[in-house]
Amino acid sequence: MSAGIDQQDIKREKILEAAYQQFLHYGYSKTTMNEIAGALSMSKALLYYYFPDKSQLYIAVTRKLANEYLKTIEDRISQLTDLKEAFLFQVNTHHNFIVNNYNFFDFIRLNEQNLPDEIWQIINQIRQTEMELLGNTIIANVKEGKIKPVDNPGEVVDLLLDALQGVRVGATGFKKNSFPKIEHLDEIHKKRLLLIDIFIRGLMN
Amino acid sequence: MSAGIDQQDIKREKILEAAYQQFLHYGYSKTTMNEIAGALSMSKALLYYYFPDKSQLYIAVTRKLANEYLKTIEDRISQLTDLKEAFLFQVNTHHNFIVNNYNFFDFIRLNEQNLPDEIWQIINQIRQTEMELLGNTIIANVKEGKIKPVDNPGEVVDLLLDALQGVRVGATGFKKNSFPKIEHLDEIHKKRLLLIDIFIRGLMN
DNA sequence: TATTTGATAGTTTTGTTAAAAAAGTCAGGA
DNA sequence: TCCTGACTTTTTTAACAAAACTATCAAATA
Repeated sequence: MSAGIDQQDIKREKILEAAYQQFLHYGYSKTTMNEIAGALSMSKALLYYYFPDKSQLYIAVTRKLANEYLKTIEDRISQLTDLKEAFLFQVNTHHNFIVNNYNFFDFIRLNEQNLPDEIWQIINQIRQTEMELLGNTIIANVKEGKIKPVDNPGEVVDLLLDALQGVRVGATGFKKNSFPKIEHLDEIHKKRLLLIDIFIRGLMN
Repeated sequence: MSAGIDQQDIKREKILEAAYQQFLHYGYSKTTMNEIAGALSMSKALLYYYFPDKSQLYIAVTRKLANEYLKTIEDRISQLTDLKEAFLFQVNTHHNFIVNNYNFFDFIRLNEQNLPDEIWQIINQIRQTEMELLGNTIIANVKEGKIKPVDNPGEVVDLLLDALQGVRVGATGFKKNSFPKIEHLDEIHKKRLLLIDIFIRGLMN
């Protein structure tokens, strides 16, 4: 007897939630399928009934997180008319997203060179949505005459997002790594606010 | 009988030059001390007479390269009064420096996380010199009223240099790595020019 | 039939050891 | 002081077994 598609979805959700907690706490490689199953009081084999393999489970959790992130910025940025406010919202939301899920992303940090396509799709999807949302805000601001005309709004947004990504900490004996340590995230965030300030000013009329 | 300090320096220079060529061609880990000695038709033991070990030899070559780079930008940027020209010169020189020595830096790319202190000192020295030179140019431009007053000129330069570092390529199915592939350097360079354009504009009165 | 599991098969990681290669040292020669 | 051949020590590589984990499946349950 079928428990129904609803029940199946609920169980899938429960698995995603438990997996998320484990990945967040221990990181990808240190959490085993047995542990996830144990946290749910179910057998490991059942996990494989709902998800094809461990990486697909991780990817599904990542996709869920990404969707939440996208919903947050879509809802808000589409409402904002002020370009600076829009970018500030992006940076702040992004900052919180990274801080709150820092350990979860160790998989991405460690496999930086050779990530599965699905992860890149998600990353690219986020970037593209940000480019569209913020690009539209730029277009609106150009029409209002607030900022000077721009050849390619998407290109400008992409450039600023890259530039923001490049911001690192440079304290005393500083060593710049590709992925910032968690203790540097706040300082980086501050610098990004300054960068937005100058960059947006550079776009204004 | 001493050959004199001059002769010793000349030999040291020859070793540095040969080592540079080997490192540039094969990268750090794939070049052996035997090969360097062989290229100079001298014994490996002699290398150890002039340099304490392989890493110190690599560091000495790096220091030499860094000094050439620094001399180039010091000579020019201290002459320039236009802020944008100054930053453009930095970016162009930096671009050439990376393109011309790409393979040489594989040591730095591969050991990104755990570089010897001496390498970081060199990196920091370059950054600090750039900050001073470009910071001075900013100060001069502020005095002339060309750009608006800035709280901390060094901070602004540091921010822009970080931002420039962050620029990456984003072609079709793009995968952003911490170190750009050599084939992407030209595209990155173009984007950096745009970033400078906007950023400098954001500083202007 | 849909869901679940214990048992088990297959794969990856980890640890061990030996051989090879390269780094690094040194007594002695010019 | 400058230089080398021979030597020692350290690092890298390869092979292989043990352990840990991923993934599968026949059978049980509901």
